[in-house]
Amino acid sequence: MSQVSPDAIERLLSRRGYRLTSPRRHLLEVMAALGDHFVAESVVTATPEVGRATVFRTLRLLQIYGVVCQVVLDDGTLLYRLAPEEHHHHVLCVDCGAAEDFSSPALESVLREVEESTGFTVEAHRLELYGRCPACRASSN
Amino acid sequence: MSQVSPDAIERLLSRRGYRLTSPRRHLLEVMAALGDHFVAESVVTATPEVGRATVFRTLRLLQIYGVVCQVVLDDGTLLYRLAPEEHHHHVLCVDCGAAEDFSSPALESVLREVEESTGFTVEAHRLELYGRCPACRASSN
DNA sequence: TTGCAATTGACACGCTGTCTCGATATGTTC
DNA sequence: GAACATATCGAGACAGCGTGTCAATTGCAA
Repeated sequence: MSQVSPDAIERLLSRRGYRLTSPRRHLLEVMAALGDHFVAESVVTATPEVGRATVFRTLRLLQIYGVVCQVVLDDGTLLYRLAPEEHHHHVLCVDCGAAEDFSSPALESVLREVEESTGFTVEAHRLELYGRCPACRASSN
Repeated sequence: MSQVSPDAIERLLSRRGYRLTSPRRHLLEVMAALGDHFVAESVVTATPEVGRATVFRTLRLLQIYGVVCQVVLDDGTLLYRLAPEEHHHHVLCVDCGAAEDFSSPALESVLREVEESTGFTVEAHRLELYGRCPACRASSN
C-alpha cells in the first residue's frame, strides 16, 4: 500500500478536467514531503507562496478523489494524509502519533449486519483505531 | 439501548466526587430535551444563563464518563449525543441527519486481526457509518 | 496568439472550542 | 446552621481551523 506519486495524481486531475496549476503541483510535493500525516496548518506554513484558501481548496479537491484522506484523532483533531488508492482505515499510536493503514474485508460483514438490523443503507464509513505502536509499548515498560 | 436519565447521571457524578451544581443539572435537562443528537452550539444558545465555557467543560466531563459521546459527520463536523452506557457506534442518515446506535461484537475480531497484522495494541476505536435511513430512501424514489 | 473559464491570493469572517481569573456556590466539618 | 476549603462558574478575550468574496491571474483549447 504505497503512496500515490505526485505524477499519478497530476494525471488523475488532468483526466478529470482540472488544471495543473503551479500551486497545485507545489502542494502535492509539499504533502509528499510532509510524509506520514500532517495537519492542514503545516501545509499552509510550508507553502508561504500559496494562499491559505488555496491550500484548503486543494485539500478538499484531493479528498474528493480519494488522494488525500482525513484522519480523526482521539480528541477530534483532524489530520490529513496522502493516501493509498484503496479504501482503508487507520491505527494511530496515542503516544507518538505514528499511523498505519489497514484494510479489513471482515468489516464488510459488520456493515451488512448493521444494514439488516437498522434498515439503513450504508454508503460510507469511517473507522479509526487508537492504541500503542510496538515501539512505544516497548519503551514504556 | 435507552438514554441514561439525568438522575442517574447526577448520581454517577456525585459518586465520583463532582459537585451537582445548578448549571450542570440545567445542562443535563437541556441535552435530554434536545434529544437525538445536537451541536454544542445548540446547547449554548438553549442555556443563555449558563456560560459558554461551562457548556464545553461539562460536555467534556460527561464525555470522559461516557455519558455523552461524539459523533463525527461525513464532513468532519462534530455532534454530541446523550449516550447509552454501553460502547456503541452510529449510523447516520446523510439526508435527514437521523442517527441510530448499534453495537457490533463482530468488530472485536476485526480489531484482533489488526493487532496481529500491525503489532499495535488497540485501546479504543471509533466507527461511524453514513448512509440513508429507511424513510429517506422511501421518499427519494 | 487569443479568449475565457478555472483558479488564485489576500483578507475578512465564522464557527467551534479554550484560557484566564476574579466571583460564587457546594459539600463538609464542626 | 455557620464557616471553611475549594470546585465550579461566567464573562469575554483569544486561538485554531476552515470558508466566502472578489478582483487579478493563468492554464489551456481553439
